Amino acid sequence: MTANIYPASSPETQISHLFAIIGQPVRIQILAIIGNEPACVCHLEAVLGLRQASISQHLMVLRKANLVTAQREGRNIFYRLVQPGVLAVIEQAAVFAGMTPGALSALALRPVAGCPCPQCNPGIDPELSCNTLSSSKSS
Amino acid sequence: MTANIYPASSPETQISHLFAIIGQPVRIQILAIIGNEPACVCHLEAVLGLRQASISQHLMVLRKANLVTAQREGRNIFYRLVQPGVLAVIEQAAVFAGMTPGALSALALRPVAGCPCPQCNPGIDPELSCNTLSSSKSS
DNA sequence: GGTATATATTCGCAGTCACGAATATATTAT
DNA sequence: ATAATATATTCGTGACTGCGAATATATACC
Repeated sequence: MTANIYPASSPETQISHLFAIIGQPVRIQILAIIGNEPACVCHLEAVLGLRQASISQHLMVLRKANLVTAQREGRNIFYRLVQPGVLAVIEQAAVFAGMTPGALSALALRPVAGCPCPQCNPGIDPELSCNTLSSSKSS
Repeated sequence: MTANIYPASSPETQISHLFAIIGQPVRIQILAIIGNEPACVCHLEAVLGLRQASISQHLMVLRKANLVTAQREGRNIFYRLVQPGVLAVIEQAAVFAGMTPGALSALALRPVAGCPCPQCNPGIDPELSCNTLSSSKSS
């Protein structure tokens, strides 16, 4: 068993469920980002510019579909791909849409300017955590 | 330009739009069927077991996305794929879902038992047209 | 011309979904 | 224990969507 989207369904239903789940720009971005390397929620928050709750909701959808998995590391919870093959599906769609094959990975490297997560700022003062930097960035 | 789903959008929006369009079992079936060979609406009606209006609605979505095109031949209107590459996207998803690569083409060859379209029944009496056979099949 | 056939379109509705807001939970630091 | 931090969950709402029903359009046949 490779993918566990929706077992015990017709093939077209299984496939369409996958498409319905990744048929949302934010979720494609999330998959591209954490496909590049595991990321915490605050990293996604900084990169995508969305509210934390919204991202958590999308992550919940991806979790229930067994596309991503969560793992706590210190204060943060890092998400990673369960099945990297999902990127091949997205990449195939990117090619179909006339994009260069590298356009997908470019999604993962966009506006990481003021990202506060400990992965982006390894030796940073722990006082300056995600929320601190996020609020100071918007001020 | 290969695919014209939604120009002038971010890459992830374009890709997600494609996924949203094919994120529906019926539409995947339609694409698989007419990807095999062009089919008229009544053929889809017989194979899918859906109402005519519903199929026309799905076809309208696929038409607006420039995935299928319509062409009249006699009484019937035959649909065919504009960009067969969309099947590669679906196939990639099928592989991801753990199906065999041939599972996609199997969608096109399912319950064609009582299909009334002139393509399925070449030398049939023109009196026995789509609606006639459809109603007689359900009686 | 009129009639039947094949398909398209419109309308109304129920279901789903994404988002914002608010709140809850879990972990860390003091 | 208390407070702060990082993330999750719930709730309400507006928007979208798929379907059935009804109707409209276009072509073919007489």
